Amino acid sequence: MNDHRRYAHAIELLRAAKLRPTRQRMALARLLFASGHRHVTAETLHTEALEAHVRVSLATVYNALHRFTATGLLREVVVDGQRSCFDTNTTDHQHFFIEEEGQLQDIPAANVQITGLPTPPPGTSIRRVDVIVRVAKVPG
Amino acid sequence: MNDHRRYAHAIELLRAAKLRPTRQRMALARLLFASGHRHVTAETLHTEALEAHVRVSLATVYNALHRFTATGLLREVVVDGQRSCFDTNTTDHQHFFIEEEGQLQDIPAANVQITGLPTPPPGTSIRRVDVIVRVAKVPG
DNA sequence: GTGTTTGCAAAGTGTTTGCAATTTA
DNA sequence: TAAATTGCAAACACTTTGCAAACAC
Repeated sequence: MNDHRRYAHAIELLRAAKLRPTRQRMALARLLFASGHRHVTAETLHTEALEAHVRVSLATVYNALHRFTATGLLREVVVDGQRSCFDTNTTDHQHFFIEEEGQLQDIPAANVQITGLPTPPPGTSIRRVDVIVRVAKVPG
Repeated sequence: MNDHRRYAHAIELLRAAKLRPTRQRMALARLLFASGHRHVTAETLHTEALEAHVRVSLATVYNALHRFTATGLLREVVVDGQRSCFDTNTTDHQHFFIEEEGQLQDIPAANVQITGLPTPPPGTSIRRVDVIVRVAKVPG
């Protein structure tokens, strides 16, 4: 994706989400949605922005990640209690989590079938089923 | 379970885990493993201990929870980025998570079948598959 | 006695917040 | 110009750590 397309794509996403296309949000959206799907934390995205010479505060990165999540541009993935992880793939899918690296990898939902779930507790309904396949590196 | 059995059970668990049965660990083990399975956070267990007139510091509760987890007496469940949750049920099973309450509920593994998982990333092997069924309260 | 565990208070980590200054529509 | 957004620094919630005193074996 070239610069112009990236820009057009970013502004379109922000418009659709009814978020003002500020310089900071545009830059973050371009980093996030340039190509392919990504998993980021506030810290990694902030670092990436600074490396791309985008002046943006960490607080604004947090703010943007939450707004993007609230408007469906991102999805939050809970894998460890330490840091929040955000995924640009908002479609139904699951994750591998490589413990040593703290790295996520998507598993297409099409592959995975979950059967035999009991009915949810009385007075509740299922909002989402999260599957985290925790993997560890093996010698060799 | 009566007091004597609770005591015997706790000391047996600690011995098996090769942890010294200190007053604090004994008290926490009795609270945790008295009957049925439980989900606790450091905070809830600490509060419970104080209510039972057991003098124990929060730091020691954290310490105990981690030692218990490392020795297989407990299992950690990652459901939200805020706090660590520990489960006395260390057998293979899954969870309902009631979002409004932050409450966990076990799903027996026997029920649940997961099929179609792709092979794990090269050089890794599956350590565990965590399923969190996130449910929300519905009106009525 | 020797090594382990505890408790405290301090430090640490990741995240949120209050608010004045800036930017967007 | 009215409303939204930013950046900073302070506050926050949860967790870990350093270390002297207490404890278990």
